[in-house]
Amino acid sequence: MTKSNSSSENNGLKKGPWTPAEDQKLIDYIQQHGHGKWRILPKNAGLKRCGKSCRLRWTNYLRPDIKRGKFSLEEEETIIQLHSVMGNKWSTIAANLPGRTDNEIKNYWNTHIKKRLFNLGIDPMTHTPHHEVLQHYTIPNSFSSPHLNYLYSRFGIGSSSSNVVNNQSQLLSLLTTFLSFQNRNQDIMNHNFHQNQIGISTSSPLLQNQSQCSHPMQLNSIQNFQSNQIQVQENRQPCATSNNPLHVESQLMKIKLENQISSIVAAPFSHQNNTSTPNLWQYEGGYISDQQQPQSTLAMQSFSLPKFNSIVNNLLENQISSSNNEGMPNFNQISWQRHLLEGTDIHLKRN
DNA sequence: AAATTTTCCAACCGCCGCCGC
DNA sequence: GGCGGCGGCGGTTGGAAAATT
Repeated sequence: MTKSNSSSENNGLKKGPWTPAEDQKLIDYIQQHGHGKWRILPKNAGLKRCGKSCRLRWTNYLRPDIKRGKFSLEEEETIIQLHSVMGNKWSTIAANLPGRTDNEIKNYWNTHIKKRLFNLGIDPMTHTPHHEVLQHYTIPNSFSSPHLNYLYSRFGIGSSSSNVVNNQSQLLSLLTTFLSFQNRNQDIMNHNFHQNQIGISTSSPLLQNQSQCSHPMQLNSIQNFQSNQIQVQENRQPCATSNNPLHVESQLMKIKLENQISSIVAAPFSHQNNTSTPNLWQYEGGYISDQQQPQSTLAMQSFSLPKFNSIVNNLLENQISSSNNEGMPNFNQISWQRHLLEGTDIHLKRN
């Protein structure tokens, strides 16, 4: 699990894996003296290592406050959210995950999250759906208002009596919530849900009788999702792709991308001194504090301004490429004007 | 059970920015 | 301002462990 042979040396300095004895020397020294200057530490501690190697060993492995074990769903969600804002700034992301090191997060991203997002049709770098994924999904006529109502109800926005996304804030919220939701579904991708749990299948009463948009399952689903406490029942069963709730939800996402948007409202990330133009924007609750500490990983929907704009633009482009249904607005004809009001909200409105 | 392939992650490397001289 | 030392960061490696054939 090391890069170099344990016996390899360079200028009399050892490289490769650390032995328990070396670890103990380093721990003992730092506990007694602190690390001070890493350059001189190995000599003082009686270690034949370079200072850099000592520092890495301490910060990535021996530090007493390091949390070991599997990443929780909340931690994973935080990583994805923060990565969508700041990219590969592992140390900054690590600062938001107590007990986790940048190296650990970087490894976890590269070996787990990146792959998972990609398999779910999400570009891990842009955090937006693959172009081909959007192309793949078509809108069957059967997906009409009851399903939209279900979606809106489930995510706790909009009105169940309306099948129109009221504004782009809602749209973005739906999208990011959806992506966030997808991320956690690796272990349930190939399973159906009990009908009283989240998700729907094409055999559910909801889809069989589209007029029953107020089916009780919606309430359960909303509560489960909003509390971020997805509980999969023991008696779940494997299902075909067409019955897979994620497949259905992807269809719904496509639908919502094609609904008319009249405006977007997002609040700026406000610094305590509130003096400079913020470069982070939030909407639908949640924010990143000055200490970059997520207040709520589920509710947090913060984006850098470029990212924020890129999301809006991507959405519009997708709408342009996919909006060929009758009655759908011609998004090519839509121009957008941004009213940036420092310290208040940002409004994007159709002209 | 053995061989092969894939996954995982600790550790290394090079680069960069900061700071003191 | 230039230089060198140092610490920190992100990308990458390579071998152990796990999974698959």
